[in-house]
Amino acid sequence: MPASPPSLDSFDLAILAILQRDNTTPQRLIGEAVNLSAPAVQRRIKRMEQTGVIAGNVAVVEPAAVGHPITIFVEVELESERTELIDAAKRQFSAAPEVQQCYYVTGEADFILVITVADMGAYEALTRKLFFDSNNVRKFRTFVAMDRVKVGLTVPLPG
Amino acid sequence: MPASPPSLDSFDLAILAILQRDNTTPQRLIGEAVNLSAPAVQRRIKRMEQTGVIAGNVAVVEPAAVGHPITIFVEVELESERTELIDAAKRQFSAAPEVQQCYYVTGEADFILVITVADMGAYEALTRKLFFDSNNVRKFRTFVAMDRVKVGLTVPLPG
DNA sequence: ATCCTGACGAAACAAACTTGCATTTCGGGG
DNA sequence: CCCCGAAATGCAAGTTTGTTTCGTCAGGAT
Repeated sequence: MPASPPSLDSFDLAILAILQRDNTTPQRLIGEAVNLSAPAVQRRIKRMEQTGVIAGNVAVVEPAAVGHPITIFVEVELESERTELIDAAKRQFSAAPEVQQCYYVTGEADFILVITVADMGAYEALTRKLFFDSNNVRKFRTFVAMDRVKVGLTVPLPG
Repeated sequence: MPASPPSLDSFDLAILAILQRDNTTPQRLIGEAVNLSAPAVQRRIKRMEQTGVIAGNVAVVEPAAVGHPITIFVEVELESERTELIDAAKRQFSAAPEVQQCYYVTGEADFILVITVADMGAYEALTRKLFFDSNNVRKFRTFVAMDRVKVGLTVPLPG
């Protein structure tokens, strides 16, 4: 929850650029990089966490290493776009652990999902659960990733 | 680079489940949660980092807070699928900072991109640079995200 | 039976984070 | 032009966390 309207100066942006790449970087080193003392860096980080600029601190797990070597994109088109049904779809998609990302979009589809599964059998089972069992999915298109060329949540920073 | 064939036991998976949610959790607390001492936890984490099971440790930045409130999906279809040209496209897409994610996929498209931009003008400029200036893009379809329903890189863990 | 390997926990140690406080910086009146 | 208050800073002390060391134990191979 953003606590207030955050306005970031060049120090904040420089700190974010580092944390976005490696959030285990010691505050001392960050301080040296941006010309600030370690406590100053620490206060800024805390503030950005509280205001929601930093949404989380996570370890990125390699899917293949934990038995989910397959990444799949799905474009989902609904029958009805009634708000009520849209919300139901959002909840259902979000609830599935295999659904890594879910976006509600404009264009020739209503949702785009990013899914990680162990094998095509698991994907097939998931489609049955998410799409066929729902009466509101008109159709969906599947794209299987052959190469995860670039993966991350990195945002380009001004400055 | 994975150093060896990693095989993860239930301790490793339990640790990953925690780090994937919050990698600032003290090793002491992780130890209590999984019934291991702090040094044991620390050794396992280091091993998983070295073997590539943990691909990175990052702060997740809220795009809207840093001037990139718009997320866009693009399906890209190439003219030619010669390996050489595919690789060139991979490199070009990856090089763009606005391209947060890039996947080479099967199906009715060749690439799927996830892009974050400040406004539609920036997106329009980016399409010109990435697609129109390249002679190898047959067409592309754009989906603008109205709601980032679920965003992350979390992978479901067995156990 | 013995050795070797790998992993563990407890304790010592080093490093990082956090807090308190005096000082500085920066704007906006007076 | 100066003064004042809010906000941010650096330093130093205190606390927590991360890291290494070391002795022990279990399992497998010799």
